[in-house]
Amino acid sequence: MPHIFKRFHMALSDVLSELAEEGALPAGLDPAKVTVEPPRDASHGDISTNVGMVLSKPAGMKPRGLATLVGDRMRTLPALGIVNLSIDGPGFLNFRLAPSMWQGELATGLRAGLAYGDSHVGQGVRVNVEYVSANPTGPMHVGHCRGAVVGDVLASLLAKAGFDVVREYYINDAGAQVDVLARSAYHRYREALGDDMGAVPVGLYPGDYLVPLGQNLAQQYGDIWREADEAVWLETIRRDAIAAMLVLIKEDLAALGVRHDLFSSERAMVESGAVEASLAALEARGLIYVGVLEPPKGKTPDEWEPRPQTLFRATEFGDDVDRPLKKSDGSWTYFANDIAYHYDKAIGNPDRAGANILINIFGADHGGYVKRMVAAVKALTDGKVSLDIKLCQLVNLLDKGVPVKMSKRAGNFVTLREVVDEVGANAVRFIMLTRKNDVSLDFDFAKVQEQSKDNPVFYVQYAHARATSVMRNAVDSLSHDQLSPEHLANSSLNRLTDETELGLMRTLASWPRLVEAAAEAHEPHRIAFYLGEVAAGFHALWNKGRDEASLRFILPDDPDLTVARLALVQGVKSVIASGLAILGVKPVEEMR
RNA sequence: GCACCCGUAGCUCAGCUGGAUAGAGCGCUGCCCUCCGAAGGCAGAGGCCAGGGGUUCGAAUCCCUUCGGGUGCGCCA
Repeated sequence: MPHIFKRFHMALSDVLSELAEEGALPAGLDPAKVTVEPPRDASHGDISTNVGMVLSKPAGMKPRGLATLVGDRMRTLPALGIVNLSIDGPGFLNFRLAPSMWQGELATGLRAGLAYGDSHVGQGVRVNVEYVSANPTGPMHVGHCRGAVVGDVLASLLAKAGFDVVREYYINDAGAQVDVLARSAYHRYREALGDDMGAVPVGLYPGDYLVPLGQNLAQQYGDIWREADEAVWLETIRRDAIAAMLVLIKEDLAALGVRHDLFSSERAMVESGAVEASLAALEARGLIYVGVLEPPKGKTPDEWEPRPQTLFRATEFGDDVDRPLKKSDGSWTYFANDIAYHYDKAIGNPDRAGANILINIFGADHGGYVKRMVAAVKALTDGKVSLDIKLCQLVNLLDKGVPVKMSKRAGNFVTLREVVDEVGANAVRFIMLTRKNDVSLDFDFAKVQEQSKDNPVFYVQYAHARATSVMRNAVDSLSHDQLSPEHLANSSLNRLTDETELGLMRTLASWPRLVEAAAEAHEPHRIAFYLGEVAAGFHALWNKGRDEASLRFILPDDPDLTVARLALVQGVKSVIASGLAILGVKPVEEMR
């Protein structure tokens, strides 16, 4: 069954067509723009709709008149449980619902368990989410952390909303940096052979993580390359080095709990001829030409000189300038390869299902790249496939409020692994979603491990632990069977009438709606914020029970009400667990 | 010079794709443990949503513009 707000929206649509058939309203009123949502201020009721304002013009009626007409008809539908309605402000139609509606929704949630909030809004829509895509030149560092979590959680969120999701990692194994990797590995290989190589030359990767690779190469190939020219060993060592780096990266991802369905290789794609194929598609649309670009104003590069280039007409699709596809040596630019890659993901590869929506998670330093890529996808798919690029801002590492010093030159940059080992994947994942992706966020080692409400991870986990604790205590007086979700769902939920209880039930009931909205907006952080709200509501109810004994969960002289209260506690526990599941965070049973 | 992101309480940030009297945490002030976990909760003070124009029934949200911060700007990926 659809969630409560959707049921109201459907009923509202039906009422509109009914009234149109009766001639009370013109035909063809579009309910799509009408919102049905909880009002910000609870004093306005339980459910609010702007139907009066949005449709007043096409209906040829005043907002309040239209709202009254629609509201009176909806009130006659018993399934909606409307006990009162009012027309407020400029024409809001506000409904007050019978408590049984919220109690019923709680029962629905209990029966669904972790599946509560699952939705079909994404049914039949294929989404490709590309995230991490760190260069395969070494282990991951903290900078990769945020994008990895945001992408992973967004993918889970979309899956919960019913989208058909592919999680993808793009291996940048075709550029100059993997040649540098190969040379760096060769240096370690010679060291492993016992040759005195001196310090790692500037320009190569100095990290110790290449030492074991050098030893493996020495062991596997012996000294066959000791005196050999680079051309002889480059390809083999590069291949082996990339494979070794991917092993490191996959270990790091696993430690963070991030997974991908697909690792696709840039090199393999290029070698398959995909670049030529995608550019042919652009060529066929007349979108490629040879021309000369203007130098950027105010910041002319030193070596700038006018030069004819092969260009893509990105300006026809909203970009600021047309973009080059070929380097001066004749090879493809990164952009050309990326065009091919996106074409591949969307419609150009018969071996893929083809995505309707492409999502990329990038660092904010790639902001300048967004317009041209969106333009390319629009051009290649004739606007049928959308590309949404989420840019993640920096994470500031702190310890007790003091910035953690990092210097890549000194080699003491912080790895992803160090952070995960220090505070745990659960805390890292949660904190990464406590900000919208496009604002920078502070990550304080001390704070994320603190056991206080300063720490949002703790605050939510504590609520879950408290709920678990109540259920544990209840076992003393009740059987496990009495505490089963089905039994709880069938309990006397109509006895849950305190305003704090009803408020918490309303919050829980908005979970399915929140999942859909967050998924459609591609905003996973909303899950974390919502869980904070649920936790706050539960903590408040808990403390109210300290002040008023009649509101305590376990009441020895009223087993009937006790079971109903436990149903609410279980509902809280279940929704928190359901939300944490999307975040990939393990709910804790007790704090230690 | 141009593009993109950000600017909301003293601080850190939400604000449900345009809704009603703009919210939360920290900090500040004052309360709540004989009681299911006080590792919590309640109440109060605190705002020209950076400034200015516009769009409409209605703007923190959309458009233009100014200011401030960040990121980027042909052969790096």
